[in-house]
Amino acid sequence: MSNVISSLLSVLRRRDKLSDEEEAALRGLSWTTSQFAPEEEIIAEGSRPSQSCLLVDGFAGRCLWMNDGSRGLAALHISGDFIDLHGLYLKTMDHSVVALTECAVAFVPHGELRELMARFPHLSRMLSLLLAIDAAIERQWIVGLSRRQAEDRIAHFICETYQRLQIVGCASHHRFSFPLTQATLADLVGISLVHANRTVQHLRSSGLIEWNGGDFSILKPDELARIADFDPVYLSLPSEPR
Amino acid sequence: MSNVISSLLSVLRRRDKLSDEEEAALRGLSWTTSQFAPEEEIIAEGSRPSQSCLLVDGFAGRCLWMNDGSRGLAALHISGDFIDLHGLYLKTMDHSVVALTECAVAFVPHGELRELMARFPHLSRMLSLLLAIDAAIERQWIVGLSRRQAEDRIAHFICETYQRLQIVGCASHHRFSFPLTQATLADLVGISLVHANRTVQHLRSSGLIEWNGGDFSILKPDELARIADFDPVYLSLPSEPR
DNA sequence: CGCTAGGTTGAGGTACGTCAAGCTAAGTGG
DNA sequence: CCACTTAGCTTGACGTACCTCAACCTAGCG
Repeated sequence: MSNVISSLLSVLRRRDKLSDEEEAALRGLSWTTSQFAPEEEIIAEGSRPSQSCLLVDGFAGRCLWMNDGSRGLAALHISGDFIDLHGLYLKTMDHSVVALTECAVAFVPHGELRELMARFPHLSRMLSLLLAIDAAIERQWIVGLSRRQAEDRIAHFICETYQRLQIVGCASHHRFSFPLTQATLADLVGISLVHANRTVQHLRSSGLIEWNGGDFSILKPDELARIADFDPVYLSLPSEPR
Repeated sequence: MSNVISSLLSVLRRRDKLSDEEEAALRGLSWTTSQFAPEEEIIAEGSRPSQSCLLVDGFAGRCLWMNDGSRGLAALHISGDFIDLHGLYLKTMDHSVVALTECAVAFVPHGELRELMARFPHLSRMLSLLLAIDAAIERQWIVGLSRRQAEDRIAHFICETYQRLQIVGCASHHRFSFPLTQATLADLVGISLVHANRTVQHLRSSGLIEWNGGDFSILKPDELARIADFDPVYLSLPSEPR
């Protein structure tokens, strides 16, 4: 059970020091884990969760259903993401969280989390920082959707995802496992499947990326970041007192 | 000075009870206010604010600049919005906040806010709730941008803005003051000025809205909400223990 | 051997964007 | 009081990035 929160610790420690006490307190929570299959709902829209959950392994998405039956993905979550800190505050879920691949998820009761945050103000701020970073990523997506076109948007998405995966040790040397379908990618960046396919092909034929059977490689990181206009400040990567 | 935080109190009390102690503690912070002219920067991208700020009056936007020089607005803020709670956690601003109209803004030092939150865990959760609501709004914008077309998106934006204004007493009977230009609206909903103009005209000629010289009226609220597919759960309107 | 999930390709339509012009009302200076 | 300017709004013409529909292809699998 001790390794369950190791990627969460990486996420936090990337942004600030954590005391031994704080680490122990986090570890001391009564985590319970479970597995989810692709397309399975981890948290349902309209539900009132009594637990928060942490994504331990896999990829998940925040999902809003439109009245025409199509789904919109508003965020991608990876190992180490405290997916449902939101439910702790919002009470009633305005959206659902779905597993996009096989997922391992760890749950912790809201009550324990509230106590922890009252006892450790700094830890409380660190968890709020996670909310703030999520919001910063969402802002990037908003301007990307309104001002960037498909190729730049996908390029930006790749740069962002690589950076995040790197923090939790799931990516290095511009390579990472990315077992999502093109249809899911299309949903994430807000374009049609057909157009996503053509755009990915163009990125491939330009020699910028490789993506075969779940293995993703960024071949020209600098050029990809350039066309994406990618500047990682919004990910709050420096470690400093928070 | 006592009325400075009155709309913040409305925003919070709409979501949960606040004790007299909590209210007194909020009032007791050393707020300092200042005015900003339209287009003026309230918080600059790249800066490291030592104060958080609260929008007391006017409209402001979260602004990200693209490398082609155009600006993207990722959020609209109104009276009662704790605009820069983000800066408290993020340290370095990844975006700027600009006044879209004449704005009155109240500032409070980060240090005081941190102390307040350590002393009042419930208040701390309420402020995090504000962050979570902002994030929920951003998610709606993301799916709106990727799946709704211009008219529905503007309709959704209007429904949302009306609801938020109502909470702080700046709207009632489907009418509110909305002194923004069509160009700003276009930036907010992510379309061109020309298309925004045509879409607004269509909403007008359909008899759904009226918008003259800064006065906005929703003439057919139900129909507007229907084409917008608007469901306000994401605004966390119920008052309940948080 | 057929079935299925995922990927690829083509053809045609449309909701947008861009460019460019003109219009109106409010303000400014003489 | 009149010219002039300016910000905001409006309109038309035209281009394009994207969507939809509809195949077809491939690899893995029972």
